Amino acid sequence: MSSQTTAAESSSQPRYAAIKAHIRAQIESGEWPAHFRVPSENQLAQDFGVSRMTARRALSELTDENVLIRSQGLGTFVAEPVPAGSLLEVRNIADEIAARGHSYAARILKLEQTVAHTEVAVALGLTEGSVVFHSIIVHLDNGLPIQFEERYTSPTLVPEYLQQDFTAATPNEYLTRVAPLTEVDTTVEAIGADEAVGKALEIKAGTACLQIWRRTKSSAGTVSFARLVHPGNRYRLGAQIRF
Amino acid sequence: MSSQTTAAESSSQPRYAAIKAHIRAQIESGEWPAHFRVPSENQLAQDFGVSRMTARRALSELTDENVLIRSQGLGTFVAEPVPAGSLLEVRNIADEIAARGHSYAARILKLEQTVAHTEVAVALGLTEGSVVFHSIIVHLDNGLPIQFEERYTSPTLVPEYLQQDFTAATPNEYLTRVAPLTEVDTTVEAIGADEAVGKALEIKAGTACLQIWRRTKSSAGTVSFARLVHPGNRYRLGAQIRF
DNA sequence: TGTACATTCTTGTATATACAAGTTTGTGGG
DNA sequence: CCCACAAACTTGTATATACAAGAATGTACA
Repeated sequence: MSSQTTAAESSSQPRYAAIKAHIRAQIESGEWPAHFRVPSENQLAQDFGVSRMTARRALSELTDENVLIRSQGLGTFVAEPVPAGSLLEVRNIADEIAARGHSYAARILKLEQTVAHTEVAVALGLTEGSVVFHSIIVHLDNGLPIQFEERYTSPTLVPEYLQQDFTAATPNEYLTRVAPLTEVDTTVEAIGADEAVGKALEIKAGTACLQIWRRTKSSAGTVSFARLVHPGNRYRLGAQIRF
Repeated sequence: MSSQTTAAESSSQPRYAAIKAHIRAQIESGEWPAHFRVPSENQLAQDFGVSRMTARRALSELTDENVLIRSQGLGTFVAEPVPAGSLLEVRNIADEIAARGHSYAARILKLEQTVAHTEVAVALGLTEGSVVFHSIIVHLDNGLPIQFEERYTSPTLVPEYLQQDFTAATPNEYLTRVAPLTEVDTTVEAIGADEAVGKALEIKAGTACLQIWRRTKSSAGTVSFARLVHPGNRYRLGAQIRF
């Protein structure tokens, strides 16, 4: 078949690239706004004179790039642009979400007592094997997971931790209310989501995320040690830092 | 054909997932170290009793997840694990790379005089339309792009900027040597790479990156305004922040 | 009226096949 | 010894086809 060769001759780039470019152009020009339903795989295949699998590839790659959202049985839609916002100063992500006019919800994956392994013990200033509270919570913005929070909390400083209803108030909010925090130690890094995080945040493993390690201290000692993971594609998170 | 149904019955997950899991397991167990050559598409297809396209899909997805690296004609290889390192304090990325025992190189994409548009003018404390120096440099770690640096520099405070050889010393290094910096204002965010950055960093558009805006000031005023973009998958970059 | 079901869309998975294109290796010929 | 070229790999692109599975819509029947 010479159709393949023809495409290569005319532009020296794969055919699916042309479809991607076309879709991008439509979105950038404002022709296709957010939530706009893009033509189906079959329609695009027909329009561009390619097979369904080629059109599908263009749609799939744009989905990976967070330009489109697909769902089986429904169709393919233009994704909402990622909002910008501050991050590291955020004390209560529920407020942050409410401030955007979105609905907040939480999914509690774990809330239990366990024993501290080395890393956690060091961070909390406890001896290895001490009892600690361990919680894993996923925070949702309009139903979409935007923060994975894994937290280890000192049972001596916050004894009532496990009795809290964290669907109402976030752990961070609760801690700032209960213990007067004097210091927050934060580390930021960019990582690829591991399997567990990917599953919880409903993103593909390997999707790059912003990971924040936060150690909150009160005058009595280290209260809590948290790992916060944000999918880089759902939120654009900023942080002002001064040296 | 019932083979498809059989797979669905046994695990209710697609067949390529099994191949992905297998490869992941081999890598995690240490059986397949970094740079190990993974079986070819045809080999995997035969081993798992699937078609080449299905095996290919597994390899492609793992490549997107930065677990594997592929190159046409050569084969598929286990990717090097992303190194961890500090970031925001880094003054000279060339030193940082040398400290890892890697080779440093720079690609100068732009080094010229231009006029400041609004955003840049505000950041540098100049009037709109003023002359500024504009440079775009890609920093390479062992030949692999790991930082995209776009910088606007004040010509009154650093008049010799354009005459520098930035393959020898980085702009940041040069600036700290020339102007005594009193303050550094940094903003961090996670973004998806745009087309220009993607091309420069040799990553797919949409790949999440750590983006850093940095405004360096001396006693005389704002010296430079830089935008640094790191591919989240090549480097694991950390930053210690204290509140 | 309303529920159950078939139809018809959509995207998702899987195969078989073909050729393009990049890399290495082996084989001759000069 | 070295160069040229063919062969044998690799991954990359593209097609045609089939069926699975999710979601909406219309239709027939109770």
